[in-house]
Amino acid sequence: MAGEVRQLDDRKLAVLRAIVQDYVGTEEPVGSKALVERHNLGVSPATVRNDMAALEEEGYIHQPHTSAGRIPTDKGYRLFVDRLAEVKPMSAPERRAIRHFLDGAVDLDDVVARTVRLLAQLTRQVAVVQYPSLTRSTVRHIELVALAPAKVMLVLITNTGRVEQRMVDCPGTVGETVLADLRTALNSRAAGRLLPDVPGLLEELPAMFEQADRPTVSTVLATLFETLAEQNEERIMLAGTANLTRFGHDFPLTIQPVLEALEEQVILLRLLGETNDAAMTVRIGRENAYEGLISTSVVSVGYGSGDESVAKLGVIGPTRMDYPGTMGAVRAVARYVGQILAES
Amino acid sequence: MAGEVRQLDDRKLAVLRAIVQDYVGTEEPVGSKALVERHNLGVSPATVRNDMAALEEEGYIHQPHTSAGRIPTDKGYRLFVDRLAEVKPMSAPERRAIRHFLDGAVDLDDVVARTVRLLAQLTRQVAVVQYPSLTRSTVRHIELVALAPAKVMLVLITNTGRVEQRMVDCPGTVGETVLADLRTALNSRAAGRLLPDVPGLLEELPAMFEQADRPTVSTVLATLFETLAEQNEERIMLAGTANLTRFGHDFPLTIQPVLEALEEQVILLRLLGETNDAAMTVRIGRENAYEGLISTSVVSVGYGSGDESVAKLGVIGPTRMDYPGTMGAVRAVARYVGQILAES
DNA sequence: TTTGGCACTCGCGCGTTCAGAGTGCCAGGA
DNA sequence: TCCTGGCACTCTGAACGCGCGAGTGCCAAA
Repeated sequence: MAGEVRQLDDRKLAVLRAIVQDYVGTEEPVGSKALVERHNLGVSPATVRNDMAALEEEGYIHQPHTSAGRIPTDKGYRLFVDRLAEVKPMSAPERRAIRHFLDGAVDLDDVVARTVRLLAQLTRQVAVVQYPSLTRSTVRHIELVALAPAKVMLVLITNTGRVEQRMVDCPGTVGETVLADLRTALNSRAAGRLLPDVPGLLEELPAMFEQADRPTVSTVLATLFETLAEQNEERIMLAGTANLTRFGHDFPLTIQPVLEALEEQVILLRLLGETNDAAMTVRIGRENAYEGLISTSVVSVGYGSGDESVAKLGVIGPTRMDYPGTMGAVRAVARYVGQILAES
Repeated sequence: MAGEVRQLDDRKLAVLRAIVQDYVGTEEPVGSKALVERHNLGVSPATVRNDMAALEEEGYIHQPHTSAGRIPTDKGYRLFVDRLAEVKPMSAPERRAIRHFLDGAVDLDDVVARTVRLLAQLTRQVAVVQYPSLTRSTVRHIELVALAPAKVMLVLITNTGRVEQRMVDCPGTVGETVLADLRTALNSRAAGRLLPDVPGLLEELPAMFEQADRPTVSTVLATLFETLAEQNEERIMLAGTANLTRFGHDFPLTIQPVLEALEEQVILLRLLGETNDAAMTVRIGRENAYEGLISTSVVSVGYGSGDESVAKLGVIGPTRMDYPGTMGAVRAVARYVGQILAES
């Protein structure tokens, strides 16, 4: 890679940067003359043309047809993001607005809902927020509630405020004392622990109960483990699909597969799953594994209540997007959500 | 109305029915010649033309421009739905598939999620399902969990399987005995009651506790009442937005406002709110209050675990939709969801 | 290495043409 | 009175041709 890039001197990079910026703004192929007019490159159109020819040779830009301007390729955007763009920080008023908007949330659902809407509004694109995953969370409390003689409701509350509940059909009638003992035992061992660690900590629990109660205890534990293991039941919230209509003129062709992809939680989860936890990830065009998203870019990042990231959020937009602005918004929102989660 | 309709003899109604059916199928204005070919009306094109002129005169159909075929108007669809169409029942295999698909659900979230996806698939349109509302539900159980000395989690479980939880910050440390007493008192009075009735039943509860504990009791009750009153926090689930792409060729113009409307939970709730509880409601075109939906129709119906409907579900599609089929699917799905809820 | 000049290439928008579908109307027939 | 076949008319949409202009590549000179 260094070899290729070395061939591009500073001016060629400046030209590429200018092309990306102009194209993102105008949505139209940009020509040499327009370039020198709008950016003071200090050289003539002819010179720019030579540079453009070089850039095209290297595959960073592309012209739809002879006698048309140039358009950045996926590779061009990649170079732009990696070496030419700076994340654009949010302005102070924007930061205040974000903060203020998120502060009003009452529970986890609300936090996620507000976050996703905010992100969609800020970027004017499609926003995706993953619920804090169970894997990295710790147990805050486990509650058992007798609803009927042989029916118990199991409620699991995590430190991120997430609540999971399951019905348990017990093999026989469940005494209130047994339930109380079990509740105490569960909480004393599991509270504060990471969810994936919990099963290991409860292994010898049935042995501590009387023979007659063991089936009940085992059944409850089984349901609990099931709930803990259900990472696949990760939820996602979406907003801003209406922004897809600003995608381009060649409409239905582009929008349909994107809408389809957005409906598939699995695809979205996989998309976010490919995010590096700490660093912001930008996947451009065909870098996205999924077929329907080859003309989109995904900007995503992890967020969390402390140092560790417990879930991810991101934005999906056309490859022709304002990368610095989008990245700035994504980073800022992730940071503030983390703060909110840490406080609650 | 009878006056107007009387002017339309049976053949004219048959012509209207044929026009609606053909137009729904082909998406193209339908002419007199094509009509007699595809439906055996037993008369010549010229006769049909006369009838069409009459129908147009009455405002049931409309021609985009001279020398084009006819298109049904909203009024035409209305007449079709009211008098000419029969709800098309699902076939036995379809019913089995519905049943089977919904049976796999594990909790309320899952039921709703499966329902909405199923409905979107069956109708190939946008489906909307409202979570069982709190208003019509009854209390199954109220649970209080001490998370910290002065922090209590309140969990409300309804007969529809919905779980609401709230944090309560108490004025002082809360004793475990008080909590237990309160829990018992709450459940003995509220269990099985309709949610809106609960506050009235708990009025003199604080008086039954010792002076010192009353602030705590009041605080918990206040939060409970708040939770009960939060009907506005009604949730909705959506699926099938990708089907919007099949709306028409005149794309972005139509799809944008629809997507925007779909993002606004408030609008969707109001839309479903206008549904008659028992009967299926069909709102055609401009009958929908909301501006963005004037070129869509909404088919909705209530569903519930027993006789009473606890929430609503429906489908949003172009006014040019297959009404009999859509209505059949909506009715069938609503019925089966009701059954599932009653069982769990 | 940069620059101005120049010939060349296409896509786009525009006006024109043309065929086909559909209509309204009318006069004749059941 | 109602239906039908015939006929002239209207209008859209596709196809075609044409000219403009933006943009290019190349070359020779600075």
